[in-house]
Amino acid sequence: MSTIVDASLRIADADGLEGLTMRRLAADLSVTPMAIYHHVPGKDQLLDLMADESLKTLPGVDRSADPAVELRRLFTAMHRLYLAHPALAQVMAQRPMEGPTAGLVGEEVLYVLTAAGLDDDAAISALITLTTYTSGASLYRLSRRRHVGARGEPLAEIAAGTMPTVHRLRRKINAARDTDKQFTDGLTRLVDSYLGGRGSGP
Amino acid sequence: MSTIVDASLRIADADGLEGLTMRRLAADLSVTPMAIYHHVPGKDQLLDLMADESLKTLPGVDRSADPAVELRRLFTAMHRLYLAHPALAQVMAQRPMEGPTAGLVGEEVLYVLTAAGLDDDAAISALITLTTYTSGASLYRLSRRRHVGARGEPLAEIAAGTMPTVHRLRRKINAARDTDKQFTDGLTRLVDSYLGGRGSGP
DNA sequence: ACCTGAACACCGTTCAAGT
DNA sequence: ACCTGAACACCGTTCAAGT
Repeated sequence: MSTIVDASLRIADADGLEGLTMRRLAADLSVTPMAIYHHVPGKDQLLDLMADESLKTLPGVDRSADPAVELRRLFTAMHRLYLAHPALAQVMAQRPMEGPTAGLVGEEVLYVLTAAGLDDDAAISALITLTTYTSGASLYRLSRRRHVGARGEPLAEIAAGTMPTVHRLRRKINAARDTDKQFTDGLTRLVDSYLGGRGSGP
Repeated sequence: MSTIVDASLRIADADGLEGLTMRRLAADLSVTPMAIYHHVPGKDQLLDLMADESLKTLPGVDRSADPAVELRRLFTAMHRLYLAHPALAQVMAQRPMEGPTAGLVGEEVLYVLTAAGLDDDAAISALITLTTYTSGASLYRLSRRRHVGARGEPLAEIAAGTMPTVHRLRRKINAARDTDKQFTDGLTRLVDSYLGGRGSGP
């Protein structure tokens, strides 16, 4: 059954989520499409299993190290994981990640946050905000990569009269869009905000 | 042609993005599936047109008002727009929004940020961070709504031993997940961070 | 310029049957 | 317990033909 999940991840990495069909998966496993349904209830559950499996590659946190550093490390790793496996990010955008591994990651984050002095409500809020920011930023970068040049250069034909600032900054905007620096900037601001400025140094 | 876009939005609101097929759209317009292809190049371009059309309902910003208030107002409106039209959020997660209306929204935000004293790079960074946070938070709430109870209560069966904090806070986590308060908290932190604490009062 | 009919190359999944 | 064959009810899109 983890043979099925592994093959699915291989296909999704190679040909994207739209390349992953039950029929293609069956062919790769030299089996009839229907054989898969005896191991997995359906395609949706297969996607859940794939997502949870991917999360296992995330690093654990060092509970004795600086909380701000550890949080930035973990969510940067999550961001990189999404960028490396676009299908995972797409699945997570559609379906909530509620598998066991997602739970373990949440446990790590909540531990760090409460150990840093946040009360329960603040820790939960920080966990959700950091998670949603990371997924939003990842999807943003991925969507731009996927459709690069697909619709011409739309911002090039903008009316300078109606959007002068966008027109003036066009080049800079496009340069900033798909950079680690952009992601790190937002992440750092959120981490600093929740940890109250403490812990950004050693 | 905007008849086609309007009908598409109606279908997507009623039956979700997966209910919007070229054949269903054609049937609603009392026309053959192929007739649509004489007005729109394909389904992907139709989705782009739908997304841009939806953005037109966003409010403009008051350029003489408090920047922090105006930014919170605009991104809260964007969040509500996504929640009201889940298909729009799904489209935006898959394809970058580069239509004319998206450009106008960006223009508004960049104006407010630069008028508040941010330099070009900081304004661009803030625009992207606020946009990606809003979309990530919206998708998170929507994905949980869509699959509520679809896979049982996964967090209920967690091992208290391996994730004690998640286990202890289970109820609070689930309660916080789909609330405006959660979104507003992260948004306020980002806005305050970029505007340097100024402007949160009158 | 605008629409139609028929077809192509796909999907996920059900159902009955085989070993 | 595990797999197969054939079919159902769909997709988006191409192509040639009609008005």
